[in-house]
Amino acid sequence: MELLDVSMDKRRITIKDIADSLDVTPSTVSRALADNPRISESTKKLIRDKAEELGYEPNLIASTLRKGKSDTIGMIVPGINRSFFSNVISSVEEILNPAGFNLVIIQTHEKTENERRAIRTLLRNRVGAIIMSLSVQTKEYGHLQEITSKGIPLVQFDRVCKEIEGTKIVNDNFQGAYLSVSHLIKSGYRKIVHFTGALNLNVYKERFEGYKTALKDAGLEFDESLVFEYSITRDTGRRNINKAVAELKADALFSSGDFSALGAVDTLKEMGVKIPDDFGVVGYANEQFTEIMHPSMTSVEQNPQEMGNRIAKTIIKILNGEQPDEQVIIPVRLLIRESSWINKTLITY
Amino acid sequence: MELLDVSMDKRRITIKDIADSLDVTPSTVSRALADNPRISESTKKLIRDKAEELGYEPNLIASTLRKGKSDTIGMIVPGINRSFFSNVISSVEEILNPAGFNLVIIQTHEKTENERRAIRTLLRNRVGAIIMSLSVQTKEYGHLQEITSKGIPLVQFDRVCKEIEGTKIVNDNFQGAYLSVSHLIKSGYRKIVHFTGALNLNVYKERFEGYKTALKDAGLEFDESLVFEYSITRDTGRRNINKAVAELKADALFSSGDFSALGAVDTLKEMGVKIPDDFGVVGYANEQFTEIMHPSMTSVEQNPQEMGNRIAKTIIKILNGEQPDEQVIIPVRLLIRESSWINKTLITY
DNA sequence: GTTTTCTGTGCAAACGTTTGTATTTTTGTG
DNA sequence: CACAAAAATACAAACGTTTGCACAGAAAAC
Repeated sequence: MELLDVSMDKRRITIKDIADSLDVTPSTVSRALADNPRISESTKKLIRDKAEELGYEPNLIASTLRKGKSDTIGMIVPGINRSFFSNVISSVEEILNPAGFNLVIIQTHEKTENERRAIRTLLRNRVGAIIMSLSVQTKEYGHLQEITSKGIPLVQFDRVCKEIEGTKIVNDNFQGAYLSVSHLIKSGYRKIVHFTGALNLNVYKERFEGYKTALKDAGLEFDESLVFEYSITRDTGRRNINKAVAELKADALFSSGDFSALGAVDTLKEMGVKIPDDFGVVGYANEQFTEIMHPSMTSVEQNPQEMGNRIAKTIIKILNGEQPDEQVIIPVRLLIRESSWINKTLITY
Repeated sequence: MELLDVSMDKRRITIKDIADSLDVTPSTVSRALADNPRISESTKKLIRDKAEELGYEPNLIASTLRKGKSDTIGMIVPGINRSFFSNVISSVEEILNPAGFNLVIIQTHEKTENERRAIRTLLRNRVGAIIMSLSVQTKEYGHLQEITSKGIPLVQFDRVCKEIEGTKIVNDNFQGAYLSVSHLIKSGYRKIVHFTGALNLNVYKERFEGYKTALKDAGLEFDESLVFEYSITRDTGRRNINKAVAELKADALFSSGDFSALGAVDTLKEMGVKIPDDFGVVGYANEQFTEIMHPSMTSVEQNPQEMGNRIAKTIIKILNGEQPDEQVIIPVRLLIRESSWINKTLITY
């Protein structure tokens, strides 16, 4: 707003400016600011004070270029608007930030093309490591190969691909599904349909296996026609539950995602089907709304907090040159709510 | 897994490698890859092919250092786990990515200290611009001043501070509140309490003004004791609604946030108060759960999509050297649902 | 056939750090 | 006081690009 204030010289202060004003060399300043023992305490103080006075901000770009390594970690996720991912991210940050790293987040919106773009961006910016969870669409892994072949540490989580080496941190999807389906069976439901996402993804595949095994262990027949692949959105949930009830005479649903379970509940209510009396529902991921909706929905909670912890610790380990675990499996919990049990108190297995 | 594969040389391909292998100079390669007209088409093709063949990835760090400007845009938000923010982010990305920029996101978790850290990180990494929404805790704006005084373009959105120059893109909070409260009054409610966040934030302040004006315009008395500041979480909502109903004999709530409105609904249900018959509730932000809960909750939808659009376009404008608007106000919509109206069909004002 | 104008490349410096090595200054020892 | 050892600092190259300027050769103009 000041008329005089027009385009003052915006040149940023550099190490050289500090050096000149104190009549030392840039290398001394660099070492002083890095607290290098070769510099005397007295000059260190002098330099630090001057840096403060001039409003010096280190140029991390130059530093990264020279050192060849950056303390920025890239994190690629399908989307940040799902409680699981956003909680994992927060948890990773909580550890990585205090440790001096900083995290940049990129979303793929489930598209392989965006995933490629994201990886390219991070590689070109020479991030120190990449944390990622695959998009649904991804079925070919050349772009992941690029990461490791360029020597950048890669930590995969949740939706991982076994073909690529490096640490994989996953939930116990099999167990989550097994617990869910066993619980439905114990509650008296007998014809349980399964909504699932694209089975090329490990998470859905493993949950599907858990579903099958639970049926088998309970002496129930597995029926292929009860499985609905690509049924993971609220909308597909709405549509598919119709067929499940009307044609297949199902009496329960185990969905690999809360959203399609929600869609199913929408339709079931419209149809006048009583939950949980006539029909049991179990979702997956413990989205916020599962506890809020009516009836509240039984769901599998994946412990994103713990997953984030393990991811961050693995990153730090790798960057310290230590050997990380090849695989980490995080246990899950089944949160039993109204949608699958007459007794309305919350039980945890 | 190959035993022979031990630590092969991971040195990355540079422009110089391409130059050497084609017997030209690095400058020619640089220009060719940048599609500079001074280079002949034939050598361009040669160079592009060789780059592809060698698996060259440009080093954006070096490029940024030399050019002094980066095409990375930093975005600082209170948290990514709120539908409003995560939707704004997605919308910003949708425009910025195709335009060749890439977005890095940092959360503050509502802490001024983290906000400072975030700004420092972005400045040190010499981002091309910063997009930000203030944390609740922030009451002093020196760190924002740093951004503009270093000549980095700053675009504030939603929670903004007028004292700092630069574009501010905000919702029409006054209007959102005014519509909400007027609607409650028209529906027959008379004693309307107001839950709000810290009034130092523009968003809460403006909504509070809207609340007051709506009361006044309807000929209702404004009563200070009906306003609950710092009542923005589910928990505070649960606690404060008790007093509102029991002591103050209120018959409706206009909350500046959906979460505290949700908490209020929790308690009202427990108390046996019928919604909307005995008590009307309007929230703010149109969180996902508002439509899913029972009764569904009337809420103000802030059009994060449009806000993201405007943010991204402003950024592009600034980076192109054009003069952006000083302020943009995005209209809001009141989504009337079950919690404030007997008629269950969705009406939009 | 000489001069002028393009076209296409090369040269070298610069961006702001970091770091191995060299040099100066200080300290300690006999 | 001379000299070695240690401490503190200086020098200069390097990281991988980009870019103003110089320059060679070819085409165009006279």
